[in-house]
Amino acid sequence: MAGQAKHEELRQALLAAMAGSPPHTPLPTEREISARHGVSRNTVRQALDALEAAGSVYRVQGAGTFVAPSVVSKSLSLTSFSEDMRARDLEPASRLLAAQTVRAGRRIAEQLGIAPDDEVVRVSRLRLADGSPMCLENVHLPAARVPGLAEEDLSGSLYDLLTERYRLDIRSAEQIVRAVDLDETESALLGVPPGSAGLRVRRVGLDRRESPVEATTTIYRADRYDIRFTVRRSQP
Amino acid sequence: MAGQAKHEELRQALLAAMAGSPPHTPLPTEREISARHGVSRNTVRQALDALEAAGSVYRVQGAGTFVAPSVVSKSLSLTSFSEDMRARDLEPASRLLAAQTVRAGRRIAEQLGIAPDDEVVRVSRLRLADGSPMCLENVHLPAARVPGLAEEDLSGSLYDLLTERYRLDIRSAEQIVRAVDLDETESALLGVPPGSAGLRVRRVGLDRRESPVEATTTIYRADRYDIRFTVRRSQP
DNA sequence: TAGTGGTCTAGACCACTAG
DNA sequence: TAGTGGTCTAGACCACTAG
Repeated sequence: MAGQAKHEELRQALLAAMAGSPPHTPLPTEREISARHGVSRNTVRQALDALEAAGSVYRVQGAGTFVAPSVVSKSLSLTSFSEDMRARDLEPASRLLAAQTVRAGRRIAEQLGIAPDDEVVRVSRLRLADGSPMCLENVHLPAARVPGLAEEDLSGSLYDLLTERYRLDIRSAEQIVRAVDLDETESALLGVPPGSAGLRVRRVGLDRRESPVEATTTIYRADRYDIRFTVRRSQP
Repeated sequence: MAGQAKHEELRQALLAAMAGSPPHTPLPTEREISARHGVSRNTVRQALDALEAAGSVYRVQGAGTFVAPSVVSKSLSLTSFSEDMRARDLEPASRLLAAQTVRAGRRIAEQLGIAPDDEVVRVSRLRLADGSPMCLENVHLPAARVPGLAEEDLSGSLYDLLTERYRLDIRSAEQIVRAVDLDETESALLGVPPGSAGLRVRRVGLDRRESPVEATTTIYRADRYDIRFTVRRSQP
């Protein structure tokens, strides 16, 4: 099991040990951690790599490894709406607007790597956070991969249903974020004045072979939602 | 030098070898690459880690490593406006609107970790792509770190100036993306109808010690700009 | 100049895939 | 069941920091 790997156990132990330390506090050296935990230095570095990627520590060659001042955010990861809302301390809920089998059309077909005349199941939902509207979500799935989906209970987590019932495991996603002017229908559903700005996220979900299995467009209320992430300079 | 490391050379060699291969083409096994290039398997894995992070390959345990179908995008990295535009095949340019030393104020002070009464240099620029407006950019820097900046030539790359003249190296940044309704001034400068939506990016630039050195707000035209990136599922 | 993280080696066994 | 990527070891030298 992945959670049992030594580097993963060590990562959790280091994170727990860091709790409460002020920013820029030095961690023990890699060689010290290695000796103290009875693992090789490579394993220590694996654990530190994960902590660095998560924004918990930073490393300076020749100087040491330090507790990062977590001002804002961590790196982005693929989350469901429910996970995302809970991370923001909001209670997620859902109102099903439509679930039907339709022709894919050009754009969706291209995103999913199927033919425009192939069928897709389209699930439209209004997503709520603490009881009031947060976003409009339109999911498209190849009908051939999800037989009978439109007849399922779609008020809960769609991702869980896809994983458990249809063995579709979405491992990563390509996202395109844009600002849009909401149309009348969208404004009304989201409970904001017509013509307000909205944040639109187009997502193509990929399985572990990087093949597209899901195409989703989500439009968020601009006044309630933002996207936070850390970027690093890559070497040129 | 970093560019001379074996894993970096190998990364480039593998990328070159992959060029033109259709998606899902298997790469040689790690052991084969190791033998063929005369490096250890760990070094091979370092090179493949980088290719995986960049979205060039994907790995399936027990099965192999494969050329990724690069449908849309790579992972986000910290880029200057000029780099960003060139990556989109657009020619960047700049019009200086203002450069002055002002009181930080509460929000900027908090972002930069200074006192609200401390001074900051504020540089406002309209950024153009292929000759027409793309975004409005407002950069704030602690005045103590950049003496004389307001008097410099600010029509070119501010990042280059900060690096070369002031030894401020911005290694990473925390960003918050939101959709906003443009006000009249913003619409006029960007050349779009009043009330249009805009994409606002608030960025705090950090040095290699994760200390904030720059606070920037950029407002992009919604019709010309989007943000693309790949997210992966993290283990729970 | 002592001590740090960065790179690298040559092994070994484990978890998983796919015929 | 053969072969793959994932994890792990016990070393070694290099690049860099900071007193």
